[in-house]
Amino acid sequence: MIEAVLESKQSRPSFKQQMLEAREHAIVRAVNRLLARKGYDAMTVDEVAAEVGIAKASLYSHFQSKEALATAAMVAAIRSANTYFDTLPADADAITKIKCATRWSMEQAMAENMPSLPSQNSALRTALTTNPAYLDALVHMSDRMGQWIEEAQLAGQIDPALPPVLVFYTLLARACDPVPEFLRMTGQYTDAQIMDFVMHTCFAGLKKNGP
Amino acid sequence: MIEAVLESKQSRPSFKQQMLEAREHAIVRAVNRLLARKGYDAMTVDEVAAEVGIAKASLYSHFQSKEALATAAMVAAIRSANTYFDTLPADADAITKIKCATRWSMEQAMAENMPSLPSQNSALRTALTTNPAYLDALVHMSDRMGQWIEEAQLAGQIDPALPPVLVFYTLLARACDPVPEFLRMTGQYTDAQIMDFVMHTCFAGLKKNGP
DNA sequence: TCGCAATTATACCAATTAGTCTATTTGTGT
DNA sequence: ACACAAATAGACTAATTGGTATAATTGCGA
Repeated sequence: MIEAVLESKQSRPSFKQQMLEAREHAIVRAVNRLLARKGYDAMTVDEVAAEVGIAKASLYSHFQSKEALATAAMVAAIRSANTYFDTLPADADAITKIKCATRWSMEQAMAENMPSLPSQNSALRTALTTNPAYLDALVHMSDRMGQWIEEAQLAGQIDPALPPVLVFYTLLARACDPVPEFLRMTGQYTDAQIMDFVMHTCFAGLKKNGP
Repeated sequence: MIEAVLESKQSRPSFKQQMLEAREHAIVRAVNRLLARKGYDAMTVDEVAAEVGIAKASLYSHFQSKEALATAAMVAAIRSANTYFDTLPADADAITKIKCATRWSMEQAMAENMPSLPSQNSALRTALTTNPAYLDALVHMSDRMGQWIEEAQLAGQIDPALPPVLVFYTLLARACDPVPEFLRMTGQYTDAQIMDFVMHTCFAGLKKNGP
């Protein structure tokens, strides 16, 4: 009896909390989808509400602005990348981990789970670069990738003559590469083939390798 | 006397025509600059007028809509690419011509002369795909590049195992690659170095080549 | 100087959209 | 059944912006 009361008193807020978090998660996923599909400017808040299936007023009880919505989506995307990186076996080859990470981010982009940030929208850009959670997740990812890159260069798996920052940006850019979308439009290749192609051009380039 | 009159009667419209063309050229260049800097959605027509230094009404006497402005900029960009391609010596190596063309387009992008088309803005996209001048210029460029690509593959300068369309899109994507901008922000490299880097990763990939 | 055409500044309209507010409904615990 | 909190639909505001209309100004040829 007492336990039941206590439990109800304790679990009610926790239950509500869970509801809130689930809802926020659904919102972020919808924003990611729309952001991937249309970009920040073309995405309207009404669309987001419709996509989630809740009222616009409810959206604004979770996030205080459209910018906050997009920021949350970006943070979630980078966090999920870090979470994926954590699942890679620590003793694997650096180049293997790098390739897995690159392929994963391309898969996410193809599944419309990757918000491609606008090239130079100052409002959103500054919102992001002043957001501690975003910066923290970004630094975390960058550190981890930088480590792998230097390992791979030492092992001769990535060209040691290339500045690590060039390698990092080149890999990062695969997540917003227009080539997969273009290839998809031709209708000639499966998504798996397309990703193999882009992975190949990324690591081996266009020129003929080998003998 | 008669000649003078005739000349004046003939040259007046031609002179006006020249003025019109010069103005249109200035408009297109301004649009290209703004399109490269901010993208289609973030660019406002008032900004374009201010950038050109003319009244908005005058803009609309040249182009009937914002879409038409952007379309003209895209057409001009592709045309100028074709014009550049025409200057390459016909007897040069296919791979040399391809590399020159790729580097040129990257230079244009870095100089903000290359409007990077929006990922999926349906309005502009459909305006472009129904514009004969745009499609014509695009097909012209695509044909020329396709020819070079196949030549380079036959000569073993580009991996013959890669579908030509993949090679084409991969090269085309260099014109809207975010990597140069990212590298520029680090402030560690000159533009020439940056372009050498990206050219290298494009053709030779990230992996260590050679022995 | 006059007259005409082009250009400009500026006000304006209509549509879109971020964000707010309110009245109503829904659901949940007692 | 009742009360209360949460959520909703939808109207509304304010700002932006594409596009138009107008009246004044400029420039140029005769």
